[in-house]
Parts: sequence; structure tokens; C-alpha cells
Amino acid sequence: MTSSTSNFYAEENKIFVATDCIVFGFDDGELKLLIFKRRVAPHEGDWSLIGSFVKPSEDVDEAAQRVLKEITGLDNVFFEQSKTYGKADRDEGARCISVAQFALIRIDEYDRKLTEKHGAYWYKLEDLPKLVLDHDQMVTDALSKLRSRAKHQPIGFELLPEKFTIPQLQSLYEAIFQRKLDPGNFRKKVLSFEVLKKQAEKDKSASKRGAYYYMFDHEKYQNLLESGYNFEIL
Amino acid sequence: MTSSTSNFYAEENKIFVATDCIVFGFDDGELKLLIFKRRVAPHEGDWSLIGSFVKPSEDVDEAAQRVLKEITGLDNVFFEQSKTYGKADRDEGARCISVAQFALIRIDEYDRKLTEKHGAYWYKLEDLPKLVLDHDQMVTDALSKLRSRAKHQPIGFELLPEKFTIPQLQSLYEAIFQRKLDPGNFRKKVLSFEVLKKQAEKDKSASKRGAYYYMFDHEKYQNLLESGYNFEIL
DNA sequence: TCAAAAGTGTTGACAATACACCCATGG
DNA sequence: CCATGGGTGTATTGTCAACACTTTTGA
Repeated sequence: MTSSTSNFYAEENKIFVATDCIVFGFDDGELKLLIFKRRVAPHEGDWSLIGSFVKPSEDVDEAAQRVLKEITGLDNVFFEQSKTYGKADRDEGARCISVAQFALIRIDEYDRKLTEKHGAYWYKLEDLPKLVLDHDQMVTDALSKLRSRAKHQPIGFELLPEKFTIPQLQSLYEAIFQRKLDPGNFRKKVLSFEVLKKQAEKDKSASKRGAYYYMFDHEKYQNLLESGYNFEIL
Repeated sequence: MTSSTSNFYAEENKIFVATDCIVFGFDDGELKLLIFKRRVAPHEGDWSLIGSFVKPSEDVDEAAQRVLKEITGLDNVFFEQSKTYGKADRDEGARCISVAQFALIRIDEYDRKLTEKHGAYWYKLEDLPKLVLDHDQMVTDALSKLRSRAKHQPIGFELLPEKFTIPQLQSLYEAIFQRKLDPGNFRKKVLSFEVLKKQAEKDKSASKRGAYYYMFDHEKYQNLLESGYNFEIL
């Protein structure tokens, strides 16, 4: 704060702070987003991201965790801050800024009954309905952030089950970047990082031959990160 | 907001929102940061980033522009949002979240008298004093953001005077990335983008032979950006 | 036995790096 | 005339995309 702001510590300068979550999931070869239909005014009946006001006693990050837990039943979800939306007129109801955060969740783990109870659904990214306020923009921004992160760090793994095959991983990256990748080259690249542990079992669901399962080696990854390794995928 | 939040539209849920500016400048081959010594409580006498509360009637971005104008006299400064700091206990005075934004300014253009009047000074990045609250973290984060942006887009130009030489530009990038670059390769790379207009005059201040001035061609840059060109420097 | 997915190997084009070398000029 | 920084050319190395090829197995 500048030196001339002593009069600013006044109640009338306080404003609402919200957080909205852009929740990505991956299922059936498609990137999906968790949104819900508002059941209270304002904007009753409109589609919206999941969010909440931040309480004075809680961290902004905690607020996001709280909402997501409330709706999916999940703890310990991967979160990253996307961007803060601070236009004075962005919410016609009251002055309110919103800290957007994106989450990546394993779509096989969430609590279906809980989400349905809250009127929340998974939508394919391509056919999202119009969202309330500036939430469309939030999705666009978060998606581009997800892409740039996925390009340089293997965060994509957060969206897959613990055990996954290389072709599954490839299909995820194809969904994120919306383009086909060469199977041979993708495999070589991703294995060259040496952060995948090959399992003994195979997944036979997608082919007769079957594809070996792999697991992400968080420890090895941390070590490489700290020694400044550059994980450039694509 | 979730469906169970109607009671949240209550005055006691409002909190203070501030913005803090990480103001980078480039001078004398060094990256510098504009900070100031607080003259009012709390933390009187401590070094701090430049910032202000966001007024209920103004955009968060506007607030940053306002403060920077107040202290440097500059309008139309390059700004980018860095990150929002939302820990409940980050400011022991009052609950207050802060949206950090970094600015790049041409150090030859600012108003010296104005900054001095406000107790603000340019510090070399290497020997910054301890800053108030979580401002040290803000600087670290903004710096890493500056680096990743500078790597993929030529935002470095915002820090140089309108006319600059290739060696000057190189020296800026060396300051940003804290490592020496090969003059021949740097020149080739940066010219290969074809967004620099060569001028007729030379800068003779750094060598007897003199180096040609260049100017950034914003128009050409915009065109290339829109056609999806990848400006990867380094 | 064959279609289809998993996985391996090879190649050529191109980009990054290191570095040798010429240029211009003020002192 | 030479030290110094500006600027150009080139050889080597490494990386990436394309694609041919082999393996496996259920239907």
C-alpha cells in the first residue's frame, strides 16, 4: 500500500472474494468439465462453475478444497491457481472478485451420488453450454494454462488412474492438445524421462495383445525437477 | 457459488483486496526492482512493494495502474497478473488478499522526483533488502513468471528504450536469465523472427565501431502471433 | 489366419551450439 | 596499429517427425 492510504482501512473498502473451480476430468478419451445448474437466485437455472465465497477465516486455497470436497467427496485434489478476475462490473449483484483455480481429478474416483445431489454434471469440453458471468472466459483461460503446464511438466498424470498404459496417456494428451500424436514418438519421448515404472500386468481392454501398465514415480520426478530437468512433452 | 451459499451475501464475509506491483526496470546491464520504504504504520520503515487497496468502484487492474502512475508518473505501462496471495494470516493487521501484478517499465522514462518524493528506489535484484509480509515470495514468483514469459514471447522489449541495439537486448536477456549467451547465436535467433526494424543510426557508446539501432515492429509481431508463430528465445 | 493395437528401429531434415574469423574505429 | 566489441560464416551435434517394420493374440 502506498503511503497515502491510511484512510483506506475502512469497512466500506471491503469487497466480496470468491473462488471458482475449473474442474477437469478425463474419461472415455474425452476431456470433461464439472459444472452445475444453479438452484438459487441470482442466475437460477443457469450453468455455472463450482465456487464459493471465501470466508474471512479461511485461505483462498482452502475455500476451493472445501467446495470441491462438498461436491465430489474428494480430498487431496491437484489444484493450481489460474487467474484472478477483478473487473468492477463482472458480477452485477455485488462487487466481487473471483480467484479462479483449476483442478485435475481422476474421474473414476469421485462420488457420483454427491455430485448429482448438487446438480453437477460432467460435460465434454466441446459442447459446454453457455456459463454464467465471466465463467466462459475462465474456462478458456484455464484450458490454455492447462496446456502450457502439460507441455512442460507431466501434470497430465493427475487425470489418469494410478495405473495407466502409454496409449491411455497418449489419448489424454491428444484430448488436451486436440491433435493426433505419433504413437512411436510419443512413447519414446515419455519413457525417455524415466519417471514411469513399468508394472507386470497388462491392460487387455483395448487390444488383444494388451498394453503394459505403468505408474508415475513421484520420487524420481521430484529429484529430476530439483536438478533442473526440463520435461518438454511435444 | 454453491447452492448452499445464500447466507454468504453478508457484510461480515467481505474482506480487503489489495494489489501489489512488482515493478521491473533494466538499467546499466542490471535488472532492477522499484520498492519503497513505508512511512506509516503498520511496518513503518520497512521495505515494501508498491501497492494499494482496490476500491470497490475500480477494476483490480486499474488499481495497479493508479498506484504506478502515482509513483512513477507513467501511463500505459506493460502489466501482467502474476498470482493472488490469499492466506488467511498473510497480513496480521486485517484479513486481506493481494493480487500481485508485475510491470515492465523503461527506466529512462520514469519521473525521478516523483519516486523520490514517495520514498521509492530502484534496487538491484541481487541485493534486495528483506521485504514486508510475503512480498519476498511475490518477487520470486514474479521473476519466474517473467522468465517463462520472456522465453516464449519478446516481452523483454518493454524494458528497453524504443531504439536499442542487439547487444543491449542480449545484455537484458542475460540479466533476466542470469547466464551468458553467445553473441552470434543470439543475434541470429532474434533476427530470424523478423520483428526488428533496423535503423540508420548507430549507438557508439559501447564500442568504437558502433552497433546499429533497432526498433520493435509491433504490427508485424501481432500478425505473426495471430498466425500462431512460436517465439522461442533460448 | 488376419486385423488391429502394441511396441521397436531407421532415416533425413532441420535447429541449436560452439567457435573461428572478418570488420570498423577511437585512442 | 591494435584492442575491443560488432557482426558473419560454418562445422558438428543433437533432436524431432515420419514411417516402415515386428510382435502378439482374440475372434
